Amino acid sequence: MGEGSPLFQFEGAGARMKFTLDTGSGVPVYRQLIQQIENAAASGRMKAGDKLPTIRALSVELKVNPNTISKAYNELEIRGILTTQVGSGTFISAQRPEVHDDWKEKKIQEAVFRFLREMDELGVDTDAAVLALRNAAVPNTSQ
Amino acid sequence: MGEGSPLFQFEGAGARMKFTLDTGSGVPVYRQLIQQIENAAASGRMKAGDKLPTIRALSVELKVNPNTISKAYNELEIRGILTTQVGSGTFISAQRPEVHDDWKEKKIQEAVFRFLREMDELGVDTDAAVLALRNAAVPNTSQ
Amino acid sequence: MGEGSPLFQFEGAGARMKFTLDTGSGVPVYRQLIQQIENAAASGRMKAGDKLPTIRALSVELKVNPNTISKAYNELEIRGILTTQVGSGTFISAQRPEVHDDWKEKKIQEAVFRFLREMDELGVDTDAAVLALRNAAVPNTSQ
Amino acid sequence: MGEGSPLFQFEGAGARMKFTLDTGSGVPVYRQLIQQIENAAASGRMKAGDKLPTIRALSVELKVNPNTISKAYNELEIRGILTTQVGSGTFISAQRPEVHDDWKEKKIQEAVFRFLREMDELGVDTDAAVLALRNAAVPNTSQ
DNA sequence: GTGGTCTAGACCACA
DNA sequence: GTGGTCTAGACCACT
Repeated sequence: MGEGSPLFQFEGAGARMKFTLDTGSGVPVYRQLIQQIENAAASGRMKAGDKLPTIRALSVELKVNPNTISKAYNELEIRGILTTQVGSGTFISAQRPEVHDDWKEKKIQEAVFRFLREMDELGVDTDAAVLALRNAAVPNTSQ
Repeated sequence: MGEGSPLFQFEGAGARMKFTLDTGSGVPVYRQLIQQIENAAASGRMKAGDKLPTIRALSVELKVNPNTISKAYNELEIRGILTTQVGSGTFISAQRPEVHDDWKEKKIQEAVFRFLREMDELGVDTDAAVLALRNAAVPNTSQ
Repeated sequence: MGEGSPLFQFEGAGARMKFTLDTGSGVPVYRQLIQQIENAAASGRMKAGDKLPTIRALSVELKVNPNTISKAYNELEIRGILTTQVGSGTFISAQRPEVHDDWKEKKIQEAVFRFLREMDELGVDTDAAVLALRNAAVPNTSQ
Repeated sequence: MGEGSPLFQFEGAGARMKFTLDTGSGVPVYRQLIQQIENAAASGRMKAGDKLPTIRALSVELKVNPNTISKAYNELEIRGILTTQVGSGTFISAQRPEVHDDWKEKKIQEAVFRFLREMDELGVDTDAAVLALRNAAVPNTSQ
């Protein structure tokens, strides 16, 4: 494992949320969900009051057990990132604004560090890594 | 990821192998070891015949149970990447040469894809990501 | 072998899998399990999708630690012979069909060679070996 | 392992003793040696007073550590099968004759049973097994 | 002192 | 209740 790592990608039921599960990476599904929702909230892509997909809908789309989705939503509710309103759904909470930028910055640094380490392990220097990044990014960002 | 991710870093006992464990990422320790050894073999940093740290030595350095190291070495042996000689140690196998470059390229693509996805989730565009990369990389590459 | 070799025999929990452990032969338990599951898959007795006994059930039946069963299942998964779905069990993988017959033939040849060598060491010629085989086999084949 | 099982075969230094090591079977080398010498003694191929290869000679031929050979010889001496005469070598002991036949018979039965079980696991019936035996045996026994 | 096998037992992810 | 990860620790095979 860690080899084949099939990447499944689905559009969420909500307007803006998109989930990508990396099975076989060893990272539990519920943590991937938490991370992606946290990131969406931190980046401002999901704003306070935005509605998340229902557990049932997400469960069907991602082919994941409903309990797993539920566990992620619960955890995020405990952390104050989501709010559940029985009967109407699950929403992004009003966020303490100061948290945002530091947190986002920290997460970016972590990701950058992980990526550089991996490139280093593979013997790829920064210039080559940047080149690979730009090549891979062009088709998606079209800028 | 995103929990608190303390990053511990140690120098391996061998001449060339360096291990970095990211506890709290949810990725099992033995998988992190597998990935790093695979990468070292793919990059050519570790060559056929090179000796890996002994299980016990690594276990002490990384503060991890010997069985965990053993599990990683074992899986790599089953995959044909390592060879063990009881009583003398564990070594990089003679690799099928064709595998080398394709494998490395594949691993680079996977890492790039993961990184871009993560940046995208955080609302960071490619230019900003490249900037962050260059900034973080300066201390290592500026020479 | 030849130490005292108590032979314990148990019926597996699944419909088709039967395990026989030869303690005291010096062959590690987990390897015996691997061999028997491989043979069952090679012979077609276990087919793609068939469920194996749960780790805990086998562990109780064979009076062996669950980790030992797990180790066998795990190695077979790495080799692509088994597939595990956490929460539901362990199954025979969809096999590459080409492998089937060659593999079975190879395993038969190996077993025949080992047996002949052993008989030769004991000074038993082929005719006597065949006779012993037929005598021992009667209770099973005479119908 | 248990897959590739390379079978190395060597002629022993003595007149009659022939050793075959099956590395990768999981059976310790010293036990394979013990078994083969026991079998040779039981079958009458080696008789009381016959000389065994020196530890050093065997060690070179089988590419095995001298301590491993030594361990096998020691064990056999403890069991009364070998006798060491310092300065002149290691020899087959005078055997208690009654032991021979029962023991040989028991070992044959064990080997037959193991073989039949393995054939059964592979879905090979007795007739097919006998056929495979005869085919494999013809070139060697020429009878 | 090297790796290998096995046990016992705790805690986690998932259905 | 399913398998997965990890620890602690015993004993063995082999150099």
